[in-house]
Amino acid sequence: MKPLSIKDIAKAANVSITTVSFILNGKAEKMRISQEMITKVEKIIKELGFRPNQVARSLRTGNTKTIGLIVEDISNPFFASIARLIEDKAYRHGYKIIYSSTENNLDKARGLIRMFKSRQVDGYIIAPMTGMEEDIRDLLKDRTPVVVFDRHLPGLEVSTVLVDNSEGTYLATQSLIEHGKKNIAFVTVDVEVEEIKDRYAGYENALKSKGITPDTEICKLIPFTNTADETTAELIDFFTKNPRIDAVLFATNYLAVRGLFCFKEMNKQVGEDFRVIAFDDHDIFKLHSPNISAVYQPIEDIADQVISLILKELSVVDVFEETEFKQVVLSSTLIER
Amino acid sequence: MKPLSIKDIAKAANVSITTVSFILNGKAEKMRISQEMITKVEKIIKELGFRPNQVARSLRTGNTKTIGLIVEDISNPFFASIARLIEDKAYRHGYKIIYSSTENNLDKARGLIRMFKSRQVDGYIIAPMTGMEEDIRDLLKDRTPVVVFDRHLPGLEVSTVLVDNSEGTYLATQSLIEHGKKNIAFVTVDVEVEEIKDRYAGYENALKSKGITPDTEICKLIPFTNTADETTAELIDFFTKNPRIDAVLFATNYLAVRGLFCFKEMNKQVGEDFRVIAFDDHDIFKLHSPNISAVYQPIEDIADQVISLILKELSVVDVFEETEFKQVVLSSTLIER
DNA sequence: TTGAAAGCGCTAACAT
DNA sequence: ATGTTAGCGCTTTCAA
Repeated sequence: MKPLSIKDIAKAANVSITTVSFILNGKAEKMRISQEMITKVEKIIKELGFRPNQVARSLRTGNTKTIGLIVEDISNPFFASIARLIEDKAYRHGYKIIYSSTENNLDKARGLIRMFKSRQVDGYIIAPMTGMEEDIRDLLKDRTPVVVFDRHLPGLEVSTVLVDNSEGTYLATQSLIEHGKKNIAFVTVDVEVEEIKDRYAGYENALKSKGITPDTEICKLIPFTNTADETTAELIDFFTKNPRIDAVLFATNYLAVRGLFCFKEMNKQVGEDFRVIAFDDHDIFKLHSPNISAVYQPIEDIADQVISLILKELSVVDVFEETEFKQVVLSSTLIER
Repeated sequence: MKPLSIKDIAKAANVSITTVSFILNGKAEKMRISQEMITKVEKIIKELGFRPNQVARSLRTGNTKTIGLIVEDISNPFFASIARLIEDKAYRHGYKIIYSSTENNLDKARGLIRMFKSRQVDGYIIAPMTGMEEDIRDLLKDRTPVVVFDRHLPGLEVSTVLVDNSEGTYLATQSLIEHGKKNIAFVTVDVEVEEIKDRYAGYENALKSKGITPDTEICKLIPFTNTADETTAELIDFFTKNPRIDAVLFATNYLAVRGLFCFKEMNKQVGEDFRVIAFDDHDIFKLHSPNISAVYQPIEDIADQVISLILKELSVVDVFEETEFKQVVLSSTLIER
């Protein structure tokens, strides 16, 4: 039960494999193969259910029609949604996605790039982490299309899709101040990436613009490696020790979820007296009583931009054409609830 | 800047490509290649950073070390979590995952199998839908490893990992009855698959065992194709028209989430007087006030079983050995909150 | 103990 | 307008 090959089709149609190959690749016209021959061969292909071996094709042509997707954790709703949209759009252009989660582990991330490279993926979509600069630069040096999103690596010239992180936290902080809040806490994660720093910057700038001095005491840094329970415990400790806090801005949605667990356990009422805003939206926030406001990242736009950038780079035929890197910054918006 | 090939290594080491190949594949010992040669070649490989071209290797050996994962929607938290765990475990065994979402579209699903086939994936992990029976049977006929999970197709002999759906809804319904509920509604989706039917069966059986006659009037079928808003609207209508309902069992977690939105909008207090249980857990249920009980599906167990089944089938060397299909049914448990 | 060479299935330059 | 054939990078049989 060996699968059919192009040879079998050629034999069945009494033509050479070249003819079959041309027809398969839509080059029949250009090669002026007769219409009746085309029809005949196509009929046989359909009847026998022949599908060309993509691996052989890849070896020959050098492209695999595969895009490698590297994110921190594919089960994170933000990445899962993006993955879904990217998959969908890539699929329509004949590309498949191979994904992998870095677990925020640099060694694993770099290993993934090498592994994808040995599998000859045509392009990379990466939510990068600090330390991957050199690896990405190597890819670019080989003229491999790379699009980076969600995070930005300073000094790395590559096509990038980001949301304006500082804008989001600026708006959120401003809104809290306008609600009369005086002691606005900022809960963030200890990952050293620009986006997280930017989120802090937006918070800080909004405070300063209103003449408030940022108070590091009510700025809480949560280790990325924490388990959910550890985070909840740390937050309980933090809010217990700082009862003057009258509003919180969480730098990520999963931290905000932990925060809500924490307030629940503390019997701390969220509401007008104690406002909470999360960065990145989540169904939970809409359902929570009272509603939790959130900074919304335009997921569909992000996916759209990412995929159209990568497809554009993938379609560049002229290898000598200088690729220009495109930076896309999307607005985040504050959803007041 | 052409990537290195095994030829370059052979040249650099002044040996034949055969020798390099044997060393690369750990067959050096068996071939009694001298230790110093091995060390020397390995050193060169490392120095030059050579990585064998996996595509060429695949063409030659016939296996791609790739597993195709087909689910309804990779962004659904249930599938996203499974995808993450499967990816992780597959990775440790040298396998990569290519995924695709069927969107519950039969044509797309069948197309995906064909596409994966042309990409020579070594095995398939599928959360199937009705109509795929023949395609899966074709794969099995070609002795391709397939593991099916989450859903079961009657009459299809294939390794399967399921949770005991009827057990979950039986336990949930029983618990509601024990809380004195008399009019227990069942909200489900109109997808014609065994698992969904089983969930209804568990509900029905629990009622009957307590001498209650199931009342179709308070059993609500929601179209799968509904948007979130449409579902919420239908639910509001349903609960408004049936005020006697004193408890609800939702057949899926996303329906339960819609239900919570609906109750919120209706200002209907969930609690002792109106109990809600969801099938499949979700962070939202833990955070909701009051807490929502849920039937928990052991995600990690599912992923474990799926991956160990597929790896076992993948490792079967003797093609003539009759494969035996293994059916794994995992218990679901009721988490009372 | 190592090397030469066939061949996996396909594409495309070249030949006819 | 269609056929012949080299070769993509690798594994593996067979020969030396």
